Amino acid sequence: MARTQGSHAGITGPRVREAALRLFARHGYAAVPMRQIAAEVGVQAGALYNYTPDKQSLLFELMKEHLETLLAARRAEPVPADALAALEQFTRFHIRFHARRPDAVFVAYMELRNLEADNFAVIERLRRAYEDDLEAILDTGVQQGVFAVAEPKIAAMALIAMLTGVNTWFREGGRLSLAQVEDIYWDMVRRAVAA
Amino acid sequence: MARTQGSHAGITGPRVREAALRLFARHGYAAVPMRQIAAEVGVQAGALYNYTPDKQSLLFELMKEHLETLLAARRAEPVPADALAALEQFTRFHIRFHARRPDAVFVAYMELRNLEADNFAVIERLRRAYEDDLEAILDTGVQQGVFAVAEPKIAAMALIAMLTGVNTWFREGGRLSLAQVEDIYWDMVRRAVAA
DNA sequence: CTTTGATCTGAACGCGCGTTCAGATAAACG
DNA sequence: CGTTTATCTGAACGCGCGTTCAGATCAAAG
Repeated sequence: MARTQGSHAGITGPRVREAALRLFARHGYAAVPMRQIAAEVGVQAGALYNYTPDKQSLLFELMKEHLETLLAARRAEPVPADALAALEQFTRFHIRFHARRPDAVFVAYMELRNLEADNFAVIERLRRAYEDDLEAILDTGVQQGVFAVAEPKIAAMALIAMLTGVNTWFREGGRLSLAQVEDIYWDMVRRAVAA
Repeated sequence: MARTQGSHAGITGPRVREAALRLFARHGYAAVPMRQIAAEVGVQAGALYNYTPDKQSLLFELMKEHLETLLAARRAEPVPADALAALEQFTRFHIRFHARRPDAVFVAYMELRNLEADNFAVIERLRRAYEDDLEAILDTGVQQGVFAVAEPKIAAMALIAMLTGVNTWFREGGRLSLAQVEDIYWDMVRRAVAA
């Protein structure tokens, strides 16, 4: 039997989060026992509590980390002044970012109802900030006369729903490359809102 | 204390399904105990088993009923030969049908991973049949030259994702009427695929 | 080599889970 | 009115849950 105790591994923490994310995405938060996460990592259930105070915090941290990474990645890109260019950038960024993190996206959207009230408020605020980004682009485009959109807020949510829908069918290594998918969706997005 | 035993109520069955649907939508299948469903109905947990063989069947029947109702309602409407008219009809029908059944829609989309393999296959086939309906409309429109769509299958999924997204924000009695929402989305759908 | 401290095990805790069933109840029937 | 039958209660079943913790283990520090 391999050495399993006392080793200052230092990598158990990340492995716990990875296993939890994968299992939560696959089976749902409520359906995954802590013992299953532990088994995936190769430790006993008690050891998980060196890395999270409880199961709820584990879920919350995963969702928070995902959304903060999303916002940070978005802010790392320069925003073109031209609204059409900005919308194209948003579209391609959204598809690329989300297609590469299917588990995190799934968990962040499906497990909202398993968050305690305080945690939910934090996550909701982060998501809202991202939606507002797109809405601002649409507003600008309407002012510039390049977009014809009666309800920018609703259009923003409609476009995000469409773009996130990529994750329901896209698989890396399939018939279409990510670049091709970006082109197809950008074509639809542009025509849906262009003046 | 009110009479609680022996009464041939005859309405307990539907009430069980209604309570289960609402609770599954609110908290998720795995997070809802049979005892909570029973409490909502006003009976003890054991009584539920007069109406379902087990919890899994309860979920499966709810999802199956929802999708069969969806397909039946769709087939009850005449399909215009003109592809543009057919797409408009599909768009408005989809929004109307789904906006009126938020709990059933939520459960049918979110609890797929809690279905046993055989049940999942049945549900998946039903959903696929609905998607194929929209794809057929797009195919026809491309042949007629009224749509410019490179990938009808993908466009169909993109549009359905966008339309179902209405349920994430729409509330009856809000600022916009259902008819107005239909107009806004139909405008985007039309422009997204029109030649 | 000894000590320290982080890490993990293994057992235990109280609790709630889905499900079963014998017995109680009351509506329906002849 | 007596009997039948569908319905529901209340208790019980074995099991797995999230979480805790004393003690074992081993890398690193002195």
